[in-house]
Amino acid sequence: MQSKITKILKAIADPTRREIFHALVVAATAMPITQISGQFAISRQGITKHLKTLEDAGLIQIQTKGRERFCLADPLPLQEVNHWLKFYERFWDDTLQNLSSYLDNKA
Amino acid sequence: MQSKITKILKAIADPTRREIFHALVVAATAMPITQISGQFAISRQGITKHLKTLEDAGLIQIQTKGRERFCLADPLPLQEVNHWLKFYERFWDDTLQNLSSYLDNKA
DNA sequence: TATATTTGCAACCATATAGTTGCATATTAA
DNA sequence: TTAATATGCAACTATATGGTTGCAAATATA
Repeated sequence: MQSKITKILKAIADPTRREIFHALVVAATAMPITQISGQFAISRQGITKHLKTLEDAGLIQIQTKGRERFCLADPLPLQEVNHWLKFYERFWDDTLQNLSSYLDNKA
Repeated sequence: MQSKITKILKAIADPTRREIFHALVVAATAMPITQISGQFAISRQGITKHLKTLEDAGLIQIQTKGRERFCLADPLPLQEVNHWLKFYERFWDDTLQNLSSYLDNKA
């Protein structure tokens, strides 16, 4: 099984999925699948697959209501990516300690 | 062609590539391919492919010296991931404005 | 010079991924 | 009740991905 961080990174590595996710975030409300797929050129089933990947990564939540399935964005898991990045931040942020001082602290 | 951000995200979405990259970062020095591959269970050619992906994403630089090819980590492109994340940060950081205020500003 | 080391290239394999279409089913509306 | 809508499931396709092995070429060492 893939790790959580791997699932999240793979989910956002696809440009179409990033678009879907972003659309859901700015919509700021749950949207049924057909409505989402109406905004994209690919088929509904293609969208459904992407939604599944996003759901597995925890980036969206899906709730069934009647015949519809409402998708809601949940950006919280992106915190994990942010945390992963944190270590490397020192390399582009001059205000942070650089690598050599990290290595010094480790020794 | 894939966008820069897509290349970077795909590069770090693979756990083996994250490991290779991290090893090069903490090594803080250029390492020849054979030396890198010695630290992993997969074949040298497998490593070479991963290095190519990392190089295409700009996350490592490779320099030939004699028969050896020295790989050096370059975390700078991760800044792009950081920038992409920035927009969603408000959802996990309470000190930032929330989505509704973003939407208000947009209106 | 002969040998060992480092590497690239090419072919190959299995599986994952991104997409499609067709059809059945459940729910809602006329 | 009949028709329209929203969805899932399954099969299929093409290409990408992560890995392997064998071999040739370039460079360094004995």
